[in-house]
Amino acid sequence: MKKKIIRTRFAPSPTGYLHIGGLRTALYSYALAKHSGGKFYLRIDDTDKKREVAGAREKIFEILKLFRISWDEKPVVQSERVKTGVYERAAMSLIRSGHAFYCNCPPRNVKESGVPKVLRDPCRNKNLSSGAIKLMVPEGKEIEFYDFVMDRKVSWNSSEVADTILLKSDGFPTYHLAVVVDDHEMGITHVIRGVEWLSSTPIHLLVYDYLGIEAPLIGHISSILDPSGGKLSKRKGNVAVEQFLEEGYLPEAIINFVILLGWSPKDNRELFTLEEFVEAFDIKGLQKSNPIFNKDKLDWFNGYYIRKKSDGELLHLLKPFVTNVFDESLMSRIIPLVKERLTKLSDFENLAGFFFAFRKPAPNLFGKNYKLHLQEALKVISQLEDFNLDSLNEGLMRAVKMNNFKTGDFFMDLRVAIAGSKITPPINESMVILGKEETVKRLKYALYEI
RNA sequence: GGCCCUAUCGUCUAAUGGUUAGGACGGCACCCUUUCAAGGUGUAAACCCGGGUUCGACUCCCGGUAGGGUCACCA
Repeated sequence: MKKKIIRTRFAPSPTGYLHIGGLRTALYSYALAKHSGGKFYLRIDDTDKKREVAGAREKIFEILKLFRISWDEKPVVQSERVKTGVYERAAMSLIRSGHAFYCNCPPRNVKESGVPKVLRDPCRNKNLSSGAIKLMVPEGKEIEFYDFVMDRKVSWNSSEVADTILLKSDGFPTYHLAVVVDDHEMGITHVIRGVEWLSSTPIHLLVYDYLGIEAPLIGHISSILDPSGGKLSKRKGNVAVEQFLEEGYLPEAIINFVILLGWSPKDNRELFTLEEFVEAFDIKGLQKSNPIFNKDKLDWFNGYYIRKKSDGELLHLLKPFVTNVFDESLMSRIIPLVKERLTKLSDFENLAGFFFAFRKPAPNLFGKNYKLHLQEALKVISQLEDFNLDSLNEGLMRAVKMNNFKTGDFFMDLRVAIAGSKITPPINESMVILGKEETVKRLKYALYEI
């Protein structure tokens, strides 16, 4: 028995940046196909020229590539297919078979609230010969399909379904027509889409039926919710994948986090690369309820993946996040010190900025005996012939003991004087990197000029 | 509001009629430690409510409640 190869697609609209939820949909679709050696396609659903954003399409390609989600063949672009007349022909055939009609009503004003919903369009019986083409929805028909993600049947009575525009008067199809025509022509076997599409599924089912073509399996995945409630949206915070990248989140972390937002394996595993995810993917692991986007775990993943990076890789990754002159040898000495302290790459500046430029310590950060502490430290350091970690450790500790200082207090004052902060990488190591001259300079400043 | 979907710790989730309801993030405590981290150990923390079905329900059915979605010549 020859098993039908699985063919899925991701079909974003180039209306802005790639949404975190879009990435997740792409990931699940990709994994569904690739898990069994199937095909994954990309389609650009750009049938609304008014909402299209220049460059958005390329941006989407770029980000998918960055995440190593690769697609088979070249992307299908709907606006290009409009010229071939496929959509128009499909719409015309529905007119001919009596399942669609022309309508020349003015577009409804969405902003006008309280406009009663019109299920049955007045134009359906007017026999017009131009205008937009609408689906002629039958009365009292049960429409049912099996949702392969929710693993259940969902049904509607067609009397609840509105006559819906399929072909706009500008000749462009709406999503409802284009999705049916294209998924069919692309040979898509499984459609994974957000649950927000569930209520328009009966429209698509009707169109499939009237066009005489078989519908693919359709499955609706949960939508990601904002911690404050409602769908994750631009207004409420970060939703663009690109934005997370700019903030210093690693693709590995984003992908791992997103994979687990609504999917889990049976064995409770949490760490996944793309390949491991594809390998482990099982449609049964998809969650039906909507997850809340809680950044805590993303932060943890990010720190984890940063720690897993080699120093060399980090050197490369950190480059865009360093505003000072990028000194490779200096950087490679700093990186081991900050590596396990970074949650995001963008934390680097705050944590290690004092290596590049002196940060004046706020006087209130110092302890009671700071002058004493710094004096002794300065004495030890300036006498040090060989300024290295061992000699520094040894000399400073001896001073602590001889003067009966409290170790923590002593080093805290040193820390503040050198880095201008109570939170720093290991301070002796840091001073070695800064060098004797700079260290002495900073100690003197704290001692005499504050 | 009509229609549709969903419901396990704070969050992401495991469990597919019989478990001390498991894991992860976060929290807390302790260890390590010259700060902060990282690491280690431990700990608190959940089956939305009400009816059924069943010898037995987190698991199945019904109702309620709550959350979400959708009702454009947008996708």
